[in-house]
Amino acid sequence: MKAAEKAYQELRSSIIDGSHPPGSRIIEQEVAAAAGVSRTPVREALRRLEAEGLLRFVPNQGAFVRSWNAQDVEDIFELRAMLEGYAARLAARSASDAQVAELQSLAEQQRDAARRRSRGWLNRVADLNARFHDLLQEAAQSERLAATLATLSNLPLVLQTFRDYQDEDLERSAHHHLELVEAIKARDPVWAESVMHAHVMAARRVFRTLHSNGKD
Amino acid sequence: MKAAEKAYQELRSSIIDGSHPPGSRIIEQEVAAAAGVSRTPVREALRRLEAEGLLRFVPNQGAFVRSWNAQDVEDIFELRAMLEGYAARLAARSASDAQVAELQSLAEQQRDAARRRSRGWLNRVADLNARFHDLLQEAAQSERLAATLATLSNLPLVLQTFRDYQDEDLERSAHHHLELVEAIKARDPVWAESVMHAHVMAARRVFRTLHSNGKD
DNA sequence: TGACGGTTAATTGTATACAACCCGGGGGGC
DNA sequence: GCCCCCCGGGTTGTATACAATTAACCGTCA
Repeated sequence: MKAAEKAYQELRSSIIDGSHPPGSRIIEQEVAAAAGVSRTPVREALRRLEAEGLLRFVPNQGAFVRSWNAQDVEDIFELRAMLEGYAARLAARSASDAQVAELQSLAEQQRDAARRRSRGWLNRVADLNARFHDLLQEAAQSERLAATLATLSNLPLVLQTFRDYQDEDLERSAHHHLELVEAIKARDPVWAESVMHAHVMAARRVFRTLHSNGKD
Repeated sequence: MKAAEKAYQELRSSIIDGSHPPGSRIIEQEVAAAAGVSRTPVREALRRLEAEGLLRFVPNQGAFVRSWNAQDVEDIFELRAMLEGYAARLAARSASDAQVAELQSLAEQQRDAARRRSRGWLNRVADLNARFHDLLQEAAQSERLAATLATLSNLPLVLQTFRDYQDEDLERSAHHHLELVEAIKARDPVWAESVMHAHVMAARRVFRTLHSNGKD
């Protein structure tokens, strides 16, 4: 793997897993040492992460892990609802039969994993969920859309919310995915978009109730 | 100005004005020489432009000016319609009185400039249009939204379409802006969003008719 | 004691040097 | 004559050295 890519991956995952909490400062030298590369590729990785909205640059002070307020959270979910909805719309038009089958398989696996609750089920469900959304974006066949969505869907905010789902939330999520597959099978763009919109709005609701009576 | 910023500005404008046509390769050394800086800040500028969707990187081959197909164009307008619509929605909620007044002023100036056709009116209209959209985004008060929209609104595609507007298109554009101001004054988010959506859809129509019976 | 200023250490920003890699041209083999 | 391989120029990718800027510490003075 290229040095810049390595630095990017390492820093990114350490932001997402919380090793670098929001607001904390990123020292180029430390990242470089951790990844075993020089500062040059690290700086490129930092710029990429800035573009993705994970970092914030202050001139002559470097990079800080981006934090979000209530408005940011609202925006992120609102934008995701629109963009993932659009992705679903496109997928309903142009997904291949193989992709539809794969989507159905992922949705069914997710439903079963959430029901069975065998060891490590939570990580498994989160992984299946991520793969479902990724595959849907791929089926939408829009580089521009994928690039835009990447900056909204790969946030700690989004990736970790899953861990706080209640039983009914998990069930609803699985149902949404299954319904989406049906809508795509039926080649019904409007139906697909509507389901996806509801899917994200439901996720926003979970997040809101979690963070309204709590910290910050 | 910082070297990286300088390189970014120079390269960016030379892409937008067509000096570097779509598909052409960008040589780091040339950009560095043109901007009077070294290759290091140039590489950062290239990464930024990649994140904004103006460039495409091929490993070990460097950067190429991004080109678009019909699907890309559709996506860009579709995404802009959704996102700028959302911006209008937010602006209707939280624009200050001063911002509303400024928006109105800009819209009226644009209308008058398009009517009078005094010297340099086209550039003037394009500038007023850009300032209107920028101010609207500012009034929306969403960093995340602004960042996402920046990668969609600052494309050659969008910025140059204006030059091809017919009289009726220019008039409609000015009317949309004036109506938007009314909707925001009335603090009516749904109205504002609808008008903006129509505004972008109208722009898409102009672009479609221009490029359907022509090149690529 | 508290505020101000200078000095220094740490960090970012930039330039330069070097290594890795790609691509095209020329020569040799079949 | 055609194909393959090797090599050299050019470009990207990375490391290191140096300049510019910041922030903090410490001492001095009111």
